[in-house]
Amino acid sequence: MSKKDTYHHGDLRQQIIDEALTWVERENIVSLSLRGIARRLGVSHNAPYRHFPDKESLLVAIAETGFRQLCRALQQALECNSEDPQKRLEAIGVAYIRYAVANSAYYRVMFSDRQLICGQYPELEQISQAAFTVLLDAIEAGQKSQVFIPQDPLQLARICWSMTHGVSMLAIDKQFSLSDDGELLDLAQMATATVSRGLLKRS
Amino acid sequence: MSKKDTYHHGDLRQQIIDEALTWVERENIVSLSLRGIARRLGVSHNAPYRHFPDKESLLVAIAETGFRQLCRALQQALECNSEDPQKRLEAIGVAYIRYAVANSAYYRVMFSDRQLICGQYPELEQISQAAFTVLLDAIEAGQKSQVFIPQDPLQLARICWSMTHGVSMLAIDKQFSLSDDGELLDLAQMATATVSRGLLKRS
DNA sequence: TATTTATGTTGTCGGTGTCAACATAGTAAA
DNA sequence: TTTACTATGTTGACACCGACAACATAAATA
Repeated sequence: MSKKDTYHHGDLRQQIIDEALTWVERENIVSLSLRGIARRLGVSHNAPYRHFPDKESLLVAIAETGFRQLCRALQQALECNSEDPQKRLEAIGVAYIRYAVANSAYYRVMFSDRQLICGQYPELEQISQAAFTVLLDAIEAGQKSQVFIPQDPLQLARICWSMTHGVSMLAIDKQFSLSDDGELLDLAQMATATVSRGLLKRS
Repeated sequence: MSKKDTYHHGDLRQQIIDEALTWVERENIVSLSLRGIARRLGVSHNAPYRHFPDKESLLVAIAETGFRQLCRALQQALECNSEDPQKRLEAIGVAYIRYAVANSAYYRVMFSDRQLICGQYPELEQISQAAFTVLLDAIEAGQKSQVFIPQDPLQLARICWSMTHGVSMLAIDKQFSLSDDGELLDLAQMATATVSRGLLKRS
């Protein structure tokens, strides 16, 4: 980053973000308050407003970073994987769920309230779209290889996304009574495999 | 709004619930306020506290009703359907998504913040469990008929649930850019069919 | 050095959840 | 019928919150 980060407090902007994330992890997104964050950081109740015009902007900033991280995680899952379209799709799905549960605070902010559609945050919309495109591309590639059924790839991508999002959200919200992380990984693999199998031609 | 010609309102509790639901539909769950509801109903800011000990209780009451409705919707989907386990599973899935999008305010409250796991609301936990059991039973029945793969039915049910929940939530949050309701129904059917196909034996 | 800009503080406002105290209406008991 | 009780609604208060304005100061820069 630039030297501007070390003004008075050091790196207050980043510390606010970090504190917000640990807050969301500890409590929930509803009880999150800028004043509470400021208090915990030992600054005045209005200091955060020098870095974020309002509370929503803080959440948007976090969501943006989250989608950027998610996007990279999905791309990385592709890089170190075979050429088999089915396996690639499953790798994306598992990577998605892994990211979500390993970064639950980020993920929760990313999908808290339909901020996206408000359309007020083009950057956020763009980066989240980019993440979706990784998935879409993988499906279209599989269709070109005659591996996946030739239905509307957009609909198929929505289906894959729904599955990974569903597993992620329910897992984060502890709606599954899973004994350990192994069982969750199992579930993630089974879920993505189930979908990818459903997309196979002549199955 | 509602006229209050008498000191006692008569039906305030239900009106509070209704107002909360329309609020969630119009705005979002975060901006929901008891005082705002009271204002809209023309009662004092503390009147709601005669019917709900706190804000959370109101949300829990709504969530309970929602799960009860969802549960019935799933059971009804089974009643008027064939004996084919695959078709039955798909009927449940579609019914689930239909309920969610047709009652988005309820559904949003039902899955806003992991209230469930708090374990403070046994009734809520029980009725939501009942809804899940409808799904689980359908899967176990299909396994008994040798139609579905003989894997852990609990995991399979979680997978189905994840798909329907994912489609529902993303649809409610308008994350799909769908042109009309028909396309959404299409998606719902494709999604549930994809999963059910993935659960078929020797596919 | 002087000026501008970036950052942090103090004070204030209206809104909110929630408690306590009080008021009134409906109901049951006498 | 009268009385007491209970359910329900109101008023007032408090602490907390988001947000704005005015001010203070440190850093960058000219």
